[in-house]
Amino acid sequence: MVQIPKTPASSAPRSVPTSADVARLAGVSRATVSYVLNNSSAVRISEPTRRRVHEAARELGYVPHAAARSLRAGHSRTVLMPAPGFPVGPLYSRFIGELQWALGRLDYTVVQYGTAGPQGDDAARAWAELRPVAVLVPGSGLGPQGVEILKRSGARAVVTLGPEPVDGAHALLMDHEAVGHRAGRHLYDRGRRRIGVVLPAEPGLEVFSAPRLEGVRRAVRGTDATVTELHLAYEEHSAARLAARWRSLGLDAVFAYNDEYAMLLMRALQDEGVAVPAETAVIGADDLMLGRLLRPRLSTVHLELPSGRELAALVDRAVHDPGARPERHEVLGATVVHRESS
Amino acid sequence: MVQIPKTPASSAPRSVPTSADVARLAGVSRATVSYVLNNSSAVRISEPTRRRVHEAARELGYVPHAAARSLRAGHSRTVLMPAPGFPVGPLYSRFIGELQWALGRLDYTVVQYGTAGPQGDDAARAWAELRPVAVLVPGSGLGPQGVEILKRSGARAVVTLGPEPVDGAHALLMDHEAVGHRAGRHLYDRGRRRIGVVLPAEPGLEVFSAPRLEGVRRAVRGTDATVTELHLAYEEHSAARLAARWRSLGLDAVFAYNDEYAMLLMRALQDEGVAVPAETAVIGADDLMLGRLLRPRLSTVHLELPSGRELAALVDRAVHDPGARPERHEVLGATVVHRESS
DNA sequence: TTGAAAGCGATACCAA
DNA sequence: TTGGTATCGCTTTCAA
Repeated sequence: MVQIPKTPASSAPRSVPTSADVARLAGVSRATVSYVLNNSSAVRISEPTRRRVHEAARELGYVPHAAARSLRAGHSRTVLMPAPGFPVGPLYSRFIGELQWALGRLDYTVVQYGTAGPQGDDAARAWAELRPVAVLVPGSGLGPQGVEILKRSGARAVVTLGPEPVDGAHALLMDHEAVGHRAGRHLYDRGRRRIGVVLPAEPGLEVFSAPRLEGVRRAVRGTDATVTELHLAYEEHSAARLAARWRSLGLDAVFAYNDEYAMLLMRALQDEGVAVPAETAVIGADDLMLGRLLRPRLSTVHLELPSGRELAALVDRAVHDPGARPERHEVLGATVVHRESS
Repeated sequence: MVQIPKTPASSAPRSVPTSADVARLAGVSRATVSYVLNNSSAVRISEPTRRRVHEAARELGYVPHAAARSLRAGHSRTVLMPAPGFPVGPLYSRFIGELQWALGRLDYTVVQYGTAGPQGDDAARAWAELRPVAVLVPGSGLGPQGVEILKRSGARAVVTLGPEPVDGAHALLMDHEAVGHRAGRHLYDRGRRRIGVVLPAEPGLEVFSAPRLEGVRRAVRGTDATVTELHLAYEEHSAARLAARWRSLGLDAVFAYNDEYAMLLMRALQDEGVAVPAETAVIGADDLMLGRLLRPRLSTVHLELPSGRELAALVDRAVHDPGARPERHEVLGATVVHRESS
């Protein structure tokens, strides 16, 4: 074995230092290095030795190898979640941020796994390769099979955040059907009977839009009100086209999927001379700042996501007691905020 | 060693299957399992054996252990990037998505590391523990020290995306100073002389807002125009307060940081009876859909982020040739889109 | 065509 | 107080 000389200048591509290198430089064994660097309380190491080890580690720029460590330990504290595959709003961003912070406090490392390529069970297998201690899956896309794969690979907790519970996994149920229901109910109560529901043309949003539509349907079931699906892309001319044939649709209200689509559509309607809310009532969802700034002020369905702290606590509980019966929580608070557009 | 009996029902908490288990069940050696499952072309395995191995792997629900694999291999194909610590706009979301997809095509695994706790060099050390083959760092917050730590730990490429290059790392320079400069220039050219610049009160945005402000300053340096800093939180009443004292500020133009703050402020100004653009010109940045829908239509600075494909290619190049001189690319295309508000 | 065994880096048990 | 060493799961060289 060649001893690589320590170069004073830092341009030589040295090989990655290991704990053995630290041990060599400090003149102690690898065991001692491990004890010192991990502050092992089981063993008492003399102060001079500690110093020498720390010194050597610093000098070499030693950083422990997570893979080796968790291989040896037989477990990691990695919480994996697939990265969202579509632009997320401020609500969700904040939620993720909070969650990461809260899990960080509990000494977990959160890792968002790049969403590309594998789908369904293959995705679950890819995640399982990392042997995360817990997996958080937003949206649907994970089936009972996937849950089984993850658990078999050592995941002590699998939590889904989505419209439906999945066998074997804890579920934070985000009932988007209820969002639609609230919106539909509100419009119906305001005397509207011919209700349009916007379905975004952008892919990946069906998970949310389909249940929202269904919620509106349920809200007016058994009444004389009708529900009409409206496909709308998030583009000005798509909205203009829809607005152009608006009067032929004979609608007196529209649930616009969310505030952004609502703004897009409302603008197009106004440009077309359709009076809001007189001729057509408009309601969005998400309660973005945006809506408050529009004229008329946009009515919306305010959504309350679970706090990151709560979810972090759930994860921690589940990790400690993997055998427990899967928890099921209804977490999407949906309340109508009535402003001027409806 | 206790042989765990195969249970027909799947509720028993079996231990995680390893390649040795697969080998045992298939009646072959672990080497053979590895050959088969990795489609090793160096060795030819008989068809019946292959089948038996695949069968056994499927039956046990075997998933390889990434840590063990990369430990043995001495490298991984993980590209790490810290997860953004603040709500990101659609621009950045799309960029990340593209990037993940493009790197996925090149067989890298993208992992967003949860931003909590460690800062500065400690963060770099935490990332280094995962031994990523490449690290992508948006924003500032990584210094030359951090780069050195990462490289010493085997990262073959470190790429920063931010306002300033960092020694030793490739840099995708996002020149926010230029954004401010374009905006300032535009306002000046439109005859405005008393220019306000919005600085968001929200933390974490200084990285962008400071250089944008500086850009405006530079644009009017040596002229008779003045620049006034305006602190604004992303809340209605903050905007209302600012609007209430607007006339006392004597400004005839404002660069509102971005389109969202611009919308917020413009609405407040209009509510206060300040005519836009007659009395005060307003320009935002980011060219969101939003701005097109406002009345007057919002002038903005359109930003062009690098395509994910380009960045993926840069990463791949850098990984293949770690010794190469750090590349430096100006990637933030900034062009004024003049609409009606200025 | 298949198997035995070394070794990646870190940890923790048992001795000394 | 410190060191030697087996071990985690996997890949790969060398032999058989």
